[in-house]
Amino acid sequence: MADPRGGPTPVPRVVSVVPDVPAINKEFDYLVPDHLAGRVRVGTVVRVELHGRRVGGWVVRDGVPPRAGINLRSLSRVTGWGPPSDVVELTQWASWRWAGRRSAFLRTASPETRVAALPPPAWGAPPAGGSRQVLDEALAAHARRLVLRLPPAAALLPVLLAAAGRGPTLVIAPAVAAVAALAAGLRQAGVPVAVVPGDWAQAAAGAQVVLGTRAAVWAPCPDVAAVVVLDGHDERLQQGQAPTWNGWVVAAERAARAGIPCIVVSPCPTVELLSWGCVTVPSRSVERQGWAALEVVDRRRDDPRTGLYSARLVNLLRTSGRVVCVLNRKGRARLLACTGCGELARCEVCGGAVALDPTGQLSCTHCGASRPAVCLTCGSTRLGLLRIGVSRAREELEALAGRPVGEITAETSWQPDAPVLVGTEAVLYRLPQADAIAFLDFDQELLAARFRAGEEALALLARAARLVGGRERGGRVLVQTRVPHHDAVQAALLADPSRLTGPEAEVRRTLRLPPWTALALVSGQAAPTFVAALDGVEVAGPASGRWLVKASDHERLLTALASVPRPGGRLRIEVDPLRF
DNA sequence: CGGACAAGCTGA
DNA sequence: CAGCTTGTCCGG
Repeated sequence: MADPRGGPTPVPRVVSVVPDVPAINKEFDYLVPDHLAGRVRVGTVVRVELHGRRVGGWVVRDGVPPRAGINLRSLSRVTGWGPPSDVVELTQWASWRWAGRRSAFLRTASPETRVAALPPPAWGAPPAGGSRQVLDEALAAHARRLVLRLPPAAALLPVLLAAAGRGPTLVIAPAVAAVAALAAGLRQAGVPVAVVPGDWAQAAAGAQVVLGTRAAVWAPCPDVAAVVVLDGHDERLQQGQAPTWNGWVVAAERAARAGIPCIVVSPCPTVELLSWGCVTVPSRSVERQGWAALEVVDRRRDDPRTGLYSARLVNLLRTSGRVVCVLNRKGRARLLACTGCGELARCEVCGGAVALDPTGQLSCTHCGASRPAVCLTCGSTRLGLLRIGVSRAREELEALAGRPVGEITAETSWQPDAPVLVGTEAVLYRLPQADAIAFLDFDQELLAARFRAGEEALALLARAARLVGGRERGGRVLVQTRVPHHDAVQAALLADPSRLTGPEAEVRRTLRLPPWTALALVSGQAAPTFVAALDGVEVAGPASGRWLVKASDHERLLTALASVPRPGGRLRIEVDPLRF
């Protein structure tokens, strides 16, 4: 169309928009009307008309050449600020890396409520200190991928202050409690902090430190100079639902794209972390001081019938202040046997083991069938508790300790005010500190049928060591086990995590497990069709409705997953599963 | 996701 | 063959 006044034809401004509709993983082009022109950029949250209805969405590309033959609609309105353009690009990479929908990542990267305007930026670095020099040297020696192995009781604030001294810093931690504590510490040191998601607008405007849980890795952070991940080994950095993205992996990619350092701090770096970055280790004495004294109770000589309580445990219960006992089994008893005929209590319907529920009935953990506590073979009502749970342990511990014992599991919301507590590993995440921690049956962790069992066990010991404080605070961690020489136990005992990761890396190599290979779990109604079409990867399964896809590296795995068109129906792809 | 539309089924 | 259900396709 020629301009009637004879001037050059104005080129219409066109943007690509990803709609915020879970089932659509596609970009659509829209015209930018003149009255919105100044408020639209890559990342902006907009509303658009799609197929007759208005939906939200994100501008992901600007200056798109208009394609002939398509009658474009205009953007309906601008909702507000969205992720900056570098993060928008990162979401595209992430949708490939975790075989997920772009909108899932864009939503995580956006403010929870509409942000119409930004406040003034909040800059202000802390005064240069001793830690700063240590960090600078480590970064100079190890380039941009740094794994900082700091023991559990080590203070993390100095690391953040050192990083913030070099420029605006993005920090992620696994849990809300740690985020709140660090934010308070930084503010006390005079460092302006934006805690996301609440302070998203401040983060977008600019702040010396942008801080939050794993989703904060998607937060805006203008002029970011470093990304810091705290407790990089923690499984909570990985999202549970698909796409199963992992905070430290995103942090590493974001930093690499920005050409800035990524610093991952952990008392017990995983073999994945070690294969990614260069590890910096404190002196032997500093690391030893930062782990708690570990008491390993070797139960190999003990009669299996003496139960969960060694003499040293009883002593700990009676002499220490606040004692926390960890037993990763909920309920009263998970396995029972008839004291008369010795038969195991099993389910009438499916034959599986039955557990004792709070009402005194036996209920099946597989099919849910319930029946009275009577032996099916001889009719006796006297059933022995072979594998007790937290509820029963609480009663027995109370008798042994001679003082009140409280119970905490993932379900209990309140916190009992008893000197001794027993619970599943949820207790370790619920309490701020303790004087002593006892793992009643640590073999359950050490020998779990999961490929990360050893690392998970060491992470629990690290968590416990942090709760009781380092050696100087006199906190104690007691571990009851029949595998006292297990690498995870030895690593915590000697305050040397490489005792575990060294052999662990070799085992993983032999078994062709990550980080030497890349895995994905595929499940859902459409999974059979999908996995049948995969090419260039190994497919195993199905095992309980799930297929395991294995490739020599992520590049090959994700290329294969991306090259098969998604069939209709439900499909869940879990890249880098934590367990399978 | 949700509307449009085509194909398939039913009853008169 | 109208009227309805079910399934597949596609959106700028």
